[in-house]
Amino acid sequence: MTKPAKIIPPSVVRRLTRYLAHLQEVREEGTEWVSSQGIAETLGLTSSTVRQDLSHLDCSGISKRGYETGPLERVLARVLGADRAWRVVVVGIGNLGRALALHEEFPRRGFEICGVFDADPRKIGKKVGKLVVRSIEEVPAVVRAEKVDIGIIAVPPSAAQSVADVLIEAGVRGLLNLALTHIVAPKRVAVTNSRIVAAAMELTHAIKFLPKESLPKRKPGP
Amino acid sequence: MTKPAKIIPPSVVRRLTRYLAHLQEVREEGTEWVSSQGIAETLGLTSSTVRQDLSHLDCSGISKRGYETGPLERVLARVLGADRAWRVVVVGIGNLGRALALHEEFPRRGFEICGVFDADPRKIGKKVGKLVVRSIEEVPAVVRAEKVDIGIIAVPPSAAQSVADVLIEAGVRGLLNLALTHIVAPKRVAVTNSRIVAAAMELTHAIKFLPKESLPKRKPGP
DNA sequence: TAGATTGTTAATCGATTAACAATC
DNA sequence: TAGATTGTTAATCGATTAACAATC
Repeated sequence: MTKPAKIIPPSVVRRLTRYLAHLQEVREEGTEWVSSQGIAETLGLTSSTVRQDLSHLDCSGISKRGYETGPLERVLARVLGADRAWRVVVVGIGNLGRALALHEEFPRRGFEICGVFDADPRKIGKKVGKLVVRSIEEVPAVVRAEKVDIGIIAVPPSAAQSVADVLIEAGVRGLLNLALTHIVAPKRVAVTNSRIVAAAMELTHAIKFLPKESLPKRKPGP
Repeated sequence: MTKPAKIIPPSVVRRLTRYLAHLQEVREEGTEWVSSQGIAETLGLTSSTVRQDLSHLDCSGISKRGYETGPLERVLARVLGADRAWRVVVVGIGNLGRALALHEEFPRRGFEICGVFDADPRKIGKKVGKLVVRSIEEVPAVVRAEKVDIGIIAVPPSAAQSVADVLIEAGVRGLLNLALTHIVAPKRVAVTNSRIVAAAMELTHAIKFLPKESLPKRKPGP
């Protein structure tokens, strides 16, 4: 519907990431058109929500056919920043940090891991994939030299804010926080959180309050 | 404010996990009382939101002093299901699945990993911590024998739904989905998503639309 | 007591859904 | 053409914030 880039609400952005993933999937299968109804059904939404969301984008559908997958994917990729490479460092090489530094999905989606850091001297010098773990003290130099855009914070909660401060001071523009702690950053630095343990706790809450176990099915008596 | 357990909105549950983490932190430092204002400040919220959220809980504060950290932590733990152990299996032992199976934070918070599975024959038989990777075909037997509550889905998107179906059929009560795909489950099974790559894309979007780089500070001229 | 902080109600704000004219 | 689907407006729903009496 051809609207110029304006602020998109976070609730919408969250769904846009899912639309992009969906588009990439169906496009690989050769699908050329999708409808708001089709997207909604596979993603568990209403078609109204999908059309509202897409109306934030510079794209238009066609009555009776829907949206062309190619252009829609490109528009989504552009607005989400998935149309270019991003330079990333990972700070904190525990199990989680290591996994992220090695996660194949990141390079596939344009995130280039170009440095891994830890505070623990026993880890410094060890290899993670092709990268060597360096001291956190080297973060500023590397961020500047390698023009790093994003810092991933995978340290324990107690260290998260101080690591964030180092990354911010060094000049990153965004932080992906995996620690279960709130991080304070100036407005010029974007922060998103992805807390797996918190998600697990949301799940256990949901399980406790699940609708009563539906009774084992029985044919209703005559 | 002593309200009996009722349905708590998801937006509130998400914050409750943060309150619990915060409470545990400050309690370790010996703090015995917190105020809604105090919580709000350290978590980047308003005190009004905090009080509204806590009003869903069976707890009460005291004018002028706030909330006692001990009881509040216990109530939060109970409502979030953090007051008991949960049996968990991880399906998909790529980098991410492996990291989660080894993540120290899980056992510390009551999640007992009691099985790890993969479809790749080359991975089957390998060890992950103390556990041996088994074939996905063994999932139903293990889930039943070990009374598994929760399945963590760490497989590629294309396999996510079929793994979910196996877990559901085997009788898990909750799924933690790490795949970038929507998962369909019956109402009796809870699902939460934690998609790190999606969070990274939200971040790159935010970076692109960051408020204009504030100009280097200068004293305003006379 | 005076002042701070709760619990709760009412007001605002934002997000989702419904509805429908426009259109291919 | 008839029917399906968009784009958009209006209605509903839910979440956040403001305000304030109650109270310790």
